Amino acid sequence: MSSSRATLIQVAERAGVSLASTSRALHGTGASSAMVERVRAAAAELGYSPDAIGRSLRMKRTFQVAFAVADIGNPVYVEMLTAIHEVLAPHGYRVVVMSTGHTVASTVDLVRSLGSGFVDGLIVSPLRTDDVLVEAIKEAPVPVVVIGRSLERQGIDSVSTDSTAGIGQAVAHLVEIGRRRIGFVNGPLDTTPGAARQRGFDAATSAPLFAGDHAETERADDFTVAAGLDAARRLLSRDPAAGPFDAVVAANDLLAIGVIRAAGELGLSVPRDVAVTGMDDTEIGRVFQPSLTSVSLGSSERGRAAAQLVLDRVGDVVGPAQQIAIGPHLAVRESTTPLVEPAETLPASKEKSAR
Amino acid sequence: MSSSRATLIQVAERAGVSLASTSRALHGTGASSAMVERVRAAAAELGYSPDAIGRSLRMKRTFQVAFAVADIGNPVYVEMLTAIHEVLAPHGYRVVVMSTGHTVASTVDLVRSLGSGFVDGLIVSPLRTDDVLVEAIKEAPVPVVVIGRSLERQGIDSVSTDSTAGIGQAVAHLVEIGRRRIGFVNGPLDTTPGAARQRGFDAATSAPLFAGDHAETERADDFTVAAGLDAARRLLSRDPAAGPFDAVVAANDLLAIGVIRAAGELGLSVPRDVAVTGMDDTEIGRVFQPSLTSVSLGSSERGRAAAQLVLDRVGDVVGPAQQIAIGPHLAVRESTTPLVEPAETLPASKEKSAR
DNA sequence: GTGAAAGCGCTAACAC
DNA sequence: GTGTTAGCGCTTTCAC
Repeated sequence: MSSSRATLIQVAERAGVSLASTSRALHGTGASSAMVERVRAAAAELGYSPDAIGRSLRMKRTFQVAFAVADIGNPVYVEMLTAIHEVLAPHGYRVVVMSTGHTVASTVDLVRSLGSGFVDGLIVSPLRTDDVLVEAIKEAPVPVVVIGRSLERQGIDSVSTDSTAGIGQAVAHLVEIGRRRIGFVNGPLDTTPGAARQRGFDAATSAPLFAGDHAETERADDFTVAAGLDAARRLLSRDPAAGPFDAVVAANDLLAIGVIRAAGELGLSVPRDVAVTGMDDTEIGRVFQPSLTSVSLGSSERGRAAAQLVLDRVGDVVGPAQQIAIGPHLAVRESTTPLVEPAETLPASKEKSAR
Repeated sequence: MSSSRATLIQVAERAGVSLASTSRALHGTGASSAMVERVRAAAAELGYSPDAIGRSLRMKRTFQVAFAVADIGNPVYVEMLTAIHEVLAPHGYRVVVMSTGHTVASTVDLVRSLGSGFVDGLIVSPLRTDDVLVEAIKEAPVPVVVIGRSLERQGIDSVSTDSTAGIGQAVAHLVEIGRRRIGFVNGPLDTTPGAARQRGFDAATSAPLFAGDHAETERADDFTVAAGLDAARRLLSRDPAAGPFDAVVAANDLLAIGVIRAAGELGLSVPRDVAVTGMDDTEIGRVFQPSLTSVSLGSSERGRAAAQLVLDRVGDVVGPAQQIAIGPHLAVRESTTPLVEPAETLPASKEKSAR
């Protein structure tokens, strides 16, 4: 940390030219090459670097975009953040990480704080939404892109996925491999994803294809491993009349890992006794043992799409609200797949890693 | 997204008072309560919210701090980011996420870019360091706190941990539980952590206590699960004359998970045949099966300390370079601990979750 | 306690 | 092609 920085005025003086010429020369717009030469030299000698704040004030652009979620520690949001950063950084945009808090009210506050003009746009993935939040987003002084629910009809740019259908894919896969008594470990129902996934499970298990089979739901307090463990303990010890569960659909990968741990505690083998599916297709699920069959919701893709959308909007692309849908797709792995060589007998507590 | 925002001037006009009084009233400094009342009302009517950029230009403070690492997807850095955000946000500071890139040169560029004055301080955790970078940090126009190597002697604020000693703790633990042929899966040696951890392993395995026992190193290309898997395959198939490895120390948790998967492939049971230790004590290691014995380097604590340090410095706390050391400590879990009830025989491919 | 005015660093009219 | 100047929104002397 050292001496104060040189300003454009000082560069101008040093080069013996006007302030305007200095600015132009540095931007390569309408300046003679002699001028450019001269100014560049002066700037270099002074170690000049343009002040972002002065520039922002004048241009009314901060070259910053905020990304806000409730819990930046969640692997899904980390993937989004990474993708967003990768898209935005090459365009000269910085990414500011913010927290929505866990309530709609705190998210509304966050959106309203955009009034301070510290960013040119916001990408937000709220766990809970209501009319007040929708209104606040529409009133926001900078472009806002929502990752989650489709809000196109409300006139809000959004990047969505169909997690309802995603849960359907998981159930279909389990039915296909012959599972008939399926449990569902969901997160809080008052969240957007919780509600959507419940609809997906209810729809899939009341479809004709599923007729006569058994389905039950247990709700976890949160979308975490610990909450999943607790919920799965409750679910798996229910032991319904139809017979023990032979599969569990979890509303995300963290819950699924909790489910697998609970199964282990109860002496159940995954996938033999009980098959388990997750959702989000996170790194942690891919490397887990057994590796997790999971419905990908394209976190990186959604992040990239949202970043591109916000980039268009801050670049003054006008037009009706955009809606980008990323289709869910199932990645089948060990947690639902019988071992490839069933003939081979494994010694106790030995783990087979199919690949 | 809607109409343009109100400015302080407009509030002043509306309240029928001067600009200066308006500013003072809004900050509660030296204004009569009548004035405050009046100005507040006007501000409310106009939905005024102060412009962060104008404020920054005048105050020469952005209320932003940058956090830069090579890979924001790494769980360790996510933990640091979370902790940093938690400390800084209540003080009104925003966190800007940046990338150091993978080379020292790109990190130097990043540090030099601070010249643009878009943040009041930087917290950086570089994988590689050299004299040029140290010099750039010392020349930086804003306070910089380094998480990683101790750079106190170079006059740079830093938050460090002793991963060399940490590896020593892992080796000591393995020796204590009777392991004698220990492999080490390290990451790249030209990184600061890679070098430190290698020193730790070499020191621990050449200590008198270890005399006569066997130690070998295999190097992974990166600190990731995939690289750990590759390296562990090579290591475990070496089969040294002294006999097969009965333990593997991994330089971080991700590598350790790769090691456990490799062990599984080779039909080795963890911890029975081979005990495995990780480092960083990440969530992913804690929930893995078997849960991972790991050397905690206090990621959250280091993040918090760095944030506090940068907060002091931007608050004009002067004084000699600070050096905060966070001691490593071992968390023993299933990957090195024999099952609690060795008498109980488990059926094949059944997993026991001790707790 | 209040008002007038300067100026933070920069870009973009606007004149020449 | 270059120079002069205004002004982005704010805080803070400085006079009263």
